[in-house]
Amino acid sequence: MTTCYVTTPIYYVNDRPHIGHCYTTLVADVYARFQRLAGGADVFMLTGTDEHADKVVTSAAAHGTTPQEWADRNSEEFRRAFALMGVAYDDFIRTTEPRHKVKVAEYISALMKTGDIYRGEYTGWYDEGQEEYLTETAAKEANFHSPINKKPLVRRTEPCYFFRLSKYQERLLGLIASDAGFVRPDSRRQEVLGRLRQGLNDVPVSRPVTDDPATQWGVRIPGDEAHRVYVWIDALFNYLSVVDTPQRQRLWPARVHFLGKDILWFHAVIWPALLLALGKGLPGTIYGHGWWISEGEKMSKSMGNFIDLERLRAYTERFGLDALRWYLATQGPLGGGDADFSHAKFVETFNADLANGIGNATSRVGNMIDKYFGGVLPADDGVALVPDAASGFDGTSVRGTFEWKGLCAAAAGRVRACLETQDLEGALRAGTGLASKVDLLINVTRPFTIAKRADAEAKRQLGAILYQCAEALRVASVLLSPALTTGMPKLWKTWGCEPAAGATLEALSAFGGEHALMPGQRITKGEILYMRADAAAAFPAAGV
RNA sequence: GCCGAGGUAGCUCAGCUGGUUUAGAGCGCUGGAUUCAUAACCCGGAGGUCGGCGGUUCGAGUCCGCCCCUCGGCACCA
Repeated sequence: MTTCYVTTPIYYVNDRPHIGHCYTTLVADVYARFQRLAGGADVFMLTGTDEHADKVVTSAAAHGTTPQEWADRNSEEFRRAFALMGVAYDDFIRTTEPRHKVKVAEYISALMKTGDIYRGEYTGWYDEGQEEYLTETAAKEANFHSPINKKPLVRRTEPCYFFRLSKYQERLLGLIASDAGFVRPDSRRQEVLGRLRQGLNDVPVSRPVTDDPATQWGVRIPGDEAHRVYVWIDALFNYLSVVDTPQRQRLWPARVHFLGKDILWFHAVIWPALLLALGKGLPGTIYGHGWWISEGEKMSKSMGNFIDLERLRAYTERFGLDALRWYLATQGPLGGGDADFSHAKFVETFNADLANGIGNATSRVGNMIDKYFGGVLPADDGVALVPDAASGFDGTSVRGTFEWKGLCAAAAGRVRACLETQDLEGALRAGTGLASKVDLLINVTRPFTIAKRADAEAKRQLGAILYQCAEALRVASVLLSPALTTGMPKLWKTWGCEPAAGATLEALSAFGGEHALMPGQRITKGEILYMRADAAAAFPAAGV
């Protein structure tokens, strides 16, 4: 069985969870759910927290607690955030866990053995007051004086461990240039290629351990207690450390790493180089998505317009979790640019796709089955369907135009194709497309008009139409379920069509196939799945 | 400064290696039709000099040059 290992970055535990963290994690979740739905692969989704930064120690001290307790507390916030988003991860890694730290030390040792990590010297501009180095640029801008206490910076050299990144330049260049899917989206791939061509320097992978407690946090360089693994390197290894066990080895290499564009360089260049050095397989895709902006403005703490957890929670409470997941998944910055989180657009999207789309379609079909057949699903006996004269139908035959077996198979095919490129919106459109088609069939055949006739032929037509509508919507609901984790299960319950576990995408979406709705089964009307929202209604949390 | 992406209907965007005649989709807006449904669904419309100028060509959003604008990356980020 093939595997599909999906990851999010591990999040900096000093941050408060916000839309950025939630978005990346949701994308991974929807993608993983789609893959589980697709069947045939062993899907595993990982997220977690990055806890070895110096600031974790200082923040903990500032809050009168220990680094570990501080990390425990904040890591829990991320779990809560992802629970709010309805994310179903398979594991949650924390870099302070022994299972991770042990592996990091092993990897570093292995790389020291091969010479890919070597002891060298770092020279830079040191601010003695702040006990930190400034970058060449920052030092120059400060006129080589401390920006804090104004004392002159000193040129300082100290031992440091480096990773021989330069050695992998050509291989990485060849890899990224030849494999269009390795770094996505393509605009990011171009950026990486451009920067790669400018050359690579070896990168420091350690930082010194001093008397300062903040420097004593993290993983030590094996065999040299005076140095610890630079937190970024420590963090990158999480993807491997979690599955580097006898039971989980099969999961490597990862199918896709989802991350924000800010950390693309580490993931697209340094990480693959580390893996090459370790002799490990390379991930299939490094996906660097863009940012969310808020109501057209860049989000910033100073502006106070950050879309935080409270704001997201307000959206789920007002419009439902599905509404939020749908908006993020279909309108998000998965492509090259950034995306705008705007209240008006949120409501428009919710109304157009969920309320007026799948929600309304299931409502009208469920209602007609209830009204005309007492809630018992009729059969399609193959009777000829006649278009209503007033509908303006211009096809040659109704059954030819609404050839559901083919339409549903095509929809499933489209989902699979979209998954190849992590195109979540495209995959979800396969489902909304089917729902739209159902609306069309109703308009063309007008079952509510046929229902006014008393003859047997009318009853047969009515049954055929409604069966087709219901069964097509069943397929649509399956295809939409990776995003709509609340509403679709609700529908399945009232319609009695919970998808069988373990079935493949093709089997579940086969119209009239083995998982089809059965004539004679109960179709309960059920409650309205997505109530249309008023875009003009005040929404305090949106700041409008 | 260097590298890259992009500027197409109110909004978000499709338009691959130039020629399916009057440049498309979705949403929004508007007119109509309809009532099974959540004022939903369906049909039609509104007409955007395809950033600007010049060029190549029988013919260019689609190629070339210059210019304007937006955005992203980089400037050895210990």
